[in-house]
Amino acid sequence: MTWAESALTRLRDARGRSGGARRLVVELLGEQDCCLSAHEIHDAVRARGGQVGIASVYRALDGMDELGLVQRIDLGDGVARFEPAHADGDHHHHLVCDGCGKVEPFEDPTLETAIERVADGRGYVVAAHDVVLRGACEDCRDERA
Amino acid sequence: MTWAESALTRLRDARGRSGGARRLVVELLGEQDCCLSAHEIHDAVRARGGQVGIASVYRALDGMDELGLVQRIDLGDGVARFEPAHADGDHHHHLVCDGCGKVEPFEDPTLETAIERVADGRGYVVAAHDVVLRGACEDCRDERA
DNA sequence: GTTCCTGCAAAATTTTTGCATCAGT
DNA sequence: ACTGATGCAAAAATTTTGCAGGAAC
Repeated sequence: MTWAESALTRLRDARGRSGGARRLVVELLGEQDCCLSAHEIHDAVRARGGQVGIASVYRALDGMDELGLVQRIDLGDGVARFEPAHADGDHHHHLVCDGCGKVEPFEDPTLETAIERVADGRGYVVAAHDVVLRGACEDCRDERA
Repeated sequence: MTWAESALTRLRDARGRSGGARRLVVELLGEQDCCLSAHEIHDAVRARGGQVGIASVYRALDGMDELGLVQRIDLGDGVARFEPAHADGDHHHHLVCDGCGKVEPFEDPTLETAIERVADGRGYVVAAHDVVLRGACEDCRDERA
């Protein structure tokens, strides 16, 4: 079962009927492997012919966020981004280049372990975590003064 | 030398003259040990009698962000927060409770080491990094269904 | 005295809400 | 048919910009 299928099922269970806009948003998001802003999702859905309102995009994202189906990510530019949250614990974090704006995903088991230890030590049950590194990528750091 | 003094000096060196609004913002921020939103800073400065415009708060924060004097933090609610960045590498990250909204700072050397290794491995020069853990704190997790 | 900062107000952006209508069950 | 989802438009919230006036140098 793909993420999109499972997400639609869980949304349906939790919220009853499911219209076309929600399905289009979920399907588009399921094809992504890195984060998209609400605006980008709206544009992408409309580009493939869906007559979807921006409000429905936000409503779909809201519902999925509440159910933990998407991860909300803030890269530091004031725009919320979203990406599918995979139930098997497979998730990544982000490196953002201040020079060229490039966003790269990365995974690191050591980081995950460290985060778990911190949460345990504090008595927290962590539902989501988000790590963003900002700096200059390999290409851009040489161009600095 | 306090953070506020050093920040004012560096702002003055980089940007020339320094007016009253900037100083009030810097001084207020220097007294905090965790993050504040622009709105909270504005309110706090006005509460002590400063007739400061919200635009000046943003302008002061912008200038400090460019010089790396403050760390911009996004806790996932769409509001940018800021806190003093200490030059000696002493910085913390944040645990946010979804139940009561409490924000707790934490430090973890293992986490820092893991982040450095990721950045090195990718050829990045990381200027800033931000880790946010969201979940239920010790008090709130028992109240869940 | 010049130049840049400042405060107010208006604009731009991002996100949320209201409402009539449409579609899923 | 009933009920909630949807699209549009308007509102709300956050951040940025323009401008006249004032403060720092």
